[in-house]
Amino acid sequence: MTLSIDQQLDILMRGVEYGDPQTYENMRAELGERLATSVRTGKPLRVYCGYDPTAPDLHLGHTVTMRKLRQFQDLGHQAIFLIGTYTALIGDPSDRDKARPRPSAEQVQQNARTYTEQAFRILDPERTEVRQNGEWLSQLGFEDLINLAAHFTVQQFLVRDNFAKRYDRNDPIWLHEFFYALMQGYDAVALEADVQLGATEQLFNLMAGRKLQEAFGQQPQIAITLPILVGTDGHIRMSKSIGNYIGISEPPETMYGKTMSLPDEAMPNYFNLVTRWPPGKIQELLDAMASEALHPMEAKKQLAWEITDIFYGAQAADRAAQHFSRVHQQRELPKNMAEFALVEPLRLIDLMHAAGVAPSKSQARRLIQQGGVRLDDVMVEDVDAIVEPAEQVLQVGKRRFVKIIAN
RNA sequence: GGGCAGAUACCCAAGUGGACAAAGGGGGCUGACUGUAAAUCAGCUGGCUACGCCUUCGGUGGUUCGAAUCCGCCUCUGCCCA
Repeated sequence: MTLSIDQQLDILMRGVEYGDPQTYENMRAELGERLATSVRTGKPLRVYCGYDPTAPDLHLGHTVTMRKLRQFQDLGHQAIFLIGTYTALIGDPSDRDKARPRPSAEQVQQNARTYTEQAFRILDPERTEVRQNGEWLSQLGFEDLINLAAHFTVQQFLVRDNFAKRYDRNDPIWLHEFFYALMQGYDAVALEADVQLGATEQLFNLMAGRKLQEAFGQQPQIAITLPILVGTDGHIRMSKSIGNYIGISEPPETMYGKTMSLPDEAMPNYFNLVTRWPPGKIQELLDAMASEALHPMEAKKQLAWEITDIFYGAQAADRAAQHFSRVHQQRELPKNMAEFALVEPLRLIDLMHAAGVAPSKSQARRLIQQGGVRLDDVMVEDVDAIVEPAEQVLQVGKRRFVKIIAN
């Protein structure tokens, strides 16, 4: 069964946003032509998206573009999972003023490894090429850089919203930040990409790729940008460094629980960007909630189940759902908890610190003072309490549990 | 290169010789309320061998009984001029 070009376009352009209807029309038309060429020549399109390995784990935010890559793959095209080893080394300056501690080359390589492993939880290995942009970016000389830079004006950069704001505020804008678009654009040249994916804020960089490809005598890539996934706070873009992320390698219970803790308003964003649901089903859910036929919590449970199912399968999703209703709704103990072996009596404060449920003993002390610590469901009131080595459950806050074992 | 203004805890931002572990806001955490959340309310938010002690206000060296606060040098940022 082969889909028509229009049917393919409907799938591939679903959810794509540019903030400008004309751009959408242009890109859709260009993609249509490119798909037609691909059919004619039998050559799959080369579709890439880049990810900077600044943290060890991929999170749901990364999967938005990865799922789009997967759609291209399912239609027979070649995905390129580009790891920004070179860009990561320089340190992503996009959130400005402090030279964030740059990861070492080893860290970057290690992150690149885990990225790759995790990537195949979404991508089809048969149609994926994994590349690192250090391959070509490290080879460029100063003259090459000048040639790349000569295609852009400073004004073009300064109209970008993020630069414009910082410029107005007199926040530093580092010269090398301008290189970012050049590097990313050159990736497209080096990969001879037909399509590049990115978040909407990346549009400028993707367009830089088009410009450079033309300069290098290539047909400019089609730029496909997808909305940004907000983090668990419901407002800010999901990011590891902000801490509002749901990692795709986190345990099912955590994945489910974190999803449930999303503010209701964030649900449509998630429905559209991280579920496999067809638009019809999403609309039904939204309508049902609007008419109060469906409780938002029930909708969110479906969302949490769906997300967990994507990464761990239905069984794990069921388990996570049970865990959630047990621990968070009925306030009972979880079925599985971390264990901590105790040999001799120990101050609770020291125990909490040692068991990793409090980052410092001072914090442990405060948690006790605030009534946030329970032993076998009895609130501890004595800051200097001693814990005897007997089997019991230590609970800190609502969701941290440790089973104490006598040893 | 010259002039001016800055650098404070996770972030923003007060403080300009002792009452400063450092106001206020954001964020985070705990508790109440809930639908798990959000919103709201209350508390907490450097560390420790803990009613006391130790470390922190860009770096360093001074002045002083005493410095985030004063002085010298250094590093970095912004603005104006060239």
